[in-house]
Amino acid sequence: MDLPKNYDAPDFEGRWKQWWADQETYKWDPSKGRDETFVVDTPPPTVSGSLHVGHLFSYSHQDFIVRYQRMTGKNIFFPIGWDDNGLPTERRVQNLLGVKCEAHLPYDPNFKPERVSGKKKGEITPISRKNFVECCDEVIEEDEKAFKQLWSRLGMSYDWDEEYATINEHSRRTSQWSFLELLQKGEIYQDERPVMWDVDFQTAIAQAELEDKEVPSQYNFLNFTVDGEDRTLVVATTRPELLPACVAVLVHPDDDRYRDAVGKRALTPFFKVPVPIMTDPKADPEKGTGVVMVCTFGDQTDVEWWQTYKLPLRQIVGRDGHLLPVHFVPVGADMMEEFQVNRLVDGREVVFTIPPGRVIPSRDADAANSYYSSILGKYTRQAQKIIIALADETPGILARAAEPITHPVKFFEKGDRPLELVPTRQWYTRIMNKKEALLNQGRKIAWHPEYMAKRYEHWVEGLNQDWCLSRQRYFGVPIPVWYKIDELGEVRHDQRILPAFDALPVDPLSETPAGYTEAQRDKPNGFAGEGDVLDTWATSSLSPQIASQWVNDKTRHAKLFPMDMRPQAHDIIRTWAFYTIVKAYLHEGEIPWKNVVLSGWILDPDRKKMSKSQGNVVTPEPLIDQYSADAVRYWAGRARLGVDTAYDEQVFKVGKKLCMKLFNASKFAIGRFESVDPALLTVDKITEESDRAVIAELRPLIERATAAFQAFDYAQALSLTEDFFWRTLCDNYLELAKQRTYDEELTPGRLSACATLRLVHRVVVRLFAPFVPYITEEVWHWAYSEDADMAPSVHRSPWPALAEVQAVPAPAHANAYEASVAVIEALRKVKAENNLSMAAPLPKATVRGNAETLAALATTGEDLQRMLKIDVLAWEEGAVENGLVSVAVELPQA
RNA sequence: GGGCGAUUAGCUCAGUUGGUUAGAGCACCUGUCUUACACACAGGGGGUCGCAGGUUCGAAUCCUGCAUCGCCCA
Repeated sequence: MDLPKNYDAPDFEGRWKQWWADQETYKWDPSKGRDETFVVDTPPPTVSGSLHVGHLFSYSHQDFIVRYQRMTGKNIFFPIGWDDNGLPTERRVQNLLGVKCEAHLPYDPNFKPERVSGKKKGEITPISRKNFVECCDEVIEEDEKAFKQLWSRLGMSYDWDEEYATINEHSRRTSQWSFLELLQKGEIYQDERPVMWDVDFQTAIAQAELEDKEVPSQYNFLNFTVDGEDRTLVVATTRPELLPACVAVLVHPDDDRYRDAVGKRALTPFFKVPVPIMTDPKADPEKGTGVVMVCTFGDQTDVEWWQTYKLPLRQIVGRDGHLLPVHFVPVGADMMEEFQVNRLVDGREVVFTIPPGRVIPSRDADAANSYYSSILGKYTRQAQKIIIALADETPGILARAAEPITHPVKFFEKGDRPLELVPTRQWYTRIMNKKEALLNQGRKIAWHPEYMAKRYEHWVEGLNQDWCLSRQRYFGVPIPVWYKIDELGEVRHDQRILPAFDALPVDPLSETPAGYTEAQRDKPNGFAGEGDVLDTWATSSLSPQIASQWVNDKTRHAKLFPMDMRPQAHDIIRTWAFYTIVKAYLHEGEIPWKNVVLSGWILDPDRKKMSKSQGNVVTPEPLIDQYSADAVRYWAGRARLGVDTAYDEQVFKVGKKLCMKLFNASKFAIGRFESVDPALLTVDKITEESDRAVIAELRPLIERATAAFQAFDYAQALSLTEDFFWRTLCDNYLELAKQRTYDEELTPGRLSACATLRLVHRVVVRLFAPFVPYITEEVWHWAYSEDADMAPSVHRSPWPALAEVQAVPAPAHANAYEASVAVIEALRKVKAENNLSMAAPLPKATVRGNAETLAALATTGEDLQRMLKIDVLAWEEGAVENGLVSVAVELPQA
């Protein structure tokens, strides 16, 4: 066989990628039983996100484990999906196509989206929801192609027949099915209450999507007059713009400073609204002045107080983050009626209808209305500045100068403005009553590394609200519900119309519920479709059920669920891992998988997380071009699970060198034995002690690499294999056995060396196969793909087992290898120190060592002599100071 | 403020249940074209294992405290 002359990664990659596809090397066999199958729940990457080296890193990790499992004989279920559902796609479409969704617009069948060029950026075309969804569909199709291309280049051994996407029909059906089933079980409910609200995206969000940011702010010290008395309480607040929404003032029950004011009323500054002065143990005497104002709503504690004390609702922050119109009336006036009022907004007079909920009693209604006019319609942040400025110039409002502080403020993880609490009607999944059960589920799962289980536990323990499921967005899985409309035209959210399970997926905004006609939509006695979509995690959390075809094929689902392994990054334990555990528990009382495998992050060289906004991302394709897919995978393989790794391009070079070395060493090793009939190269021919000695070194390697992989510690397996390959095999054994392979006759010594080379090399190639699939497949086909006990593909050949080397006797002296290497090193050192070529002949060398060492060396002496070009090799028994041997050498005449 | 993790050679990282003189690769220096590979080979220099205590015959490893960095949660 003519072996390739040069290492040509693109050539190998192209050929073997195609061959694997043709041979269906990675196909799952549904006929095999659960016990012989290894099932993987893969992370669907966000296709509209930016690709960077971190993806190559963590996705490689899954593939190492999967390829190992496949070689142990497991039938592999390894699907791949794309997370195209949700906000990231919406944002990408908006930026890419210069469009935005406005739900009220009619569908335009002739609308053709176009990429915005540089100059046109900033021009935004409003389009209908249906048009917008079509734009999303178009964009994700392209993105998914790019991802698919990248994963297959990287050598991911996915079964592409099992590809899924979180927005496709099957996923929508699965997600809606889950929703309906949990609704029936009573685990999902709807409620109207204050929810964390992003004013830019104008949607509710869940606890898992929160991010605390330290933000500079200031305490403003405001004077609240005690009603009817000549004294004040000073309230320290960071949100003075919420003054009009103040509904109470609280102090700690043990705070003597304010004891005599409790039970009375305070008047808010500017607005002169009487509010009760009450006690609550959560009012911290150490914080600010110890007097806290309760507003609807400044934070989660306000919500609790508002509920506990049944305080009135004065919602002044609107869904878009602007202050809503309110109307102050004199205390005692009728507050249950609607008011028509004129207000100046940006210098223009506007007529507002104020609903009863935003009518507020005041001791000086005219002044209150006038003050409020100055902040009406402003963003909260602007309103805050205006109120502070007003307070500065109005005597009596401020008790003292403001105090700058920094404090944590809650943001949506993708948002730019602080969250507000806005009472809205939302759907929830009950999780607060299941903390114990969820902790217990977590304990049934093996976490790798183990300490990551703590992160899950802490998250579950810290849950403080049910899972808000509904999102006021467009590109998502619709919530499959309609509502009846009564004869007065009021939508009755308590009277739901649900689709049949078989009818899923449905879109309540374009499909008509059974028993109704489309003409009855949004009409009295008709129906209304739910316009919200589900949180993307509500769908992503079903990735096992989506892949297993839970809703369509119970037998198949039973064969795949619970799964064996969930690979993911550690930052999404609180979201993806958590929600997946929740769903599996709610539906089947099961854990979703037995093992969670957590990859670390790639950090930039300054140890910062790579992110697009930091501008420090490294794009993957050029790296594969430059170093090869195998080299990139090698880089990933060096990092242990859970450990964040600084990006270091040197490691790619090392990977490339390793592949090149494997190429060259394989060419050499195979070249030494390929002229001999493989039928002759059987284990019983391995008669030389040097050969038996190297095989004795191979045994612990097989054991340890296998044990490491069983424990998901691929990095350890790689490091052990690499070390054996480079040092033991290439640097020493190949050199030691080389000369014997050049014997002209097929001597027993040559036969023994050839059989050993074949045996050891065939093991090493397989040990490397999970990491560097291309070069190992190439090399495999030079020599082993037709072996009766192996498969055509290295990736379906059996993982090396001790049984393969069992028949080779151990060397007569256990330390034969160690002693031989000691001699090699000593003599190499002599040659190096004398600036001699390693090929330079030595007239005489005398090796000194103890009797045991010399006995071992006697068995390999001939190989040593030939390798090191020693004319006369003599032995001398005696003590050695350092190490096993010392050598005395006669140097050649110059 | 609480929790989790990290801190080992100039850089990136290993270091199995505590056990000879703490390792590798890269980088650096010196050699060597050796019938696989100069993207190679050989040799060399380089570390008070973050700091301070403690347990032990023995600590990078176990315990306590502190410092710095990162993440998660208040």
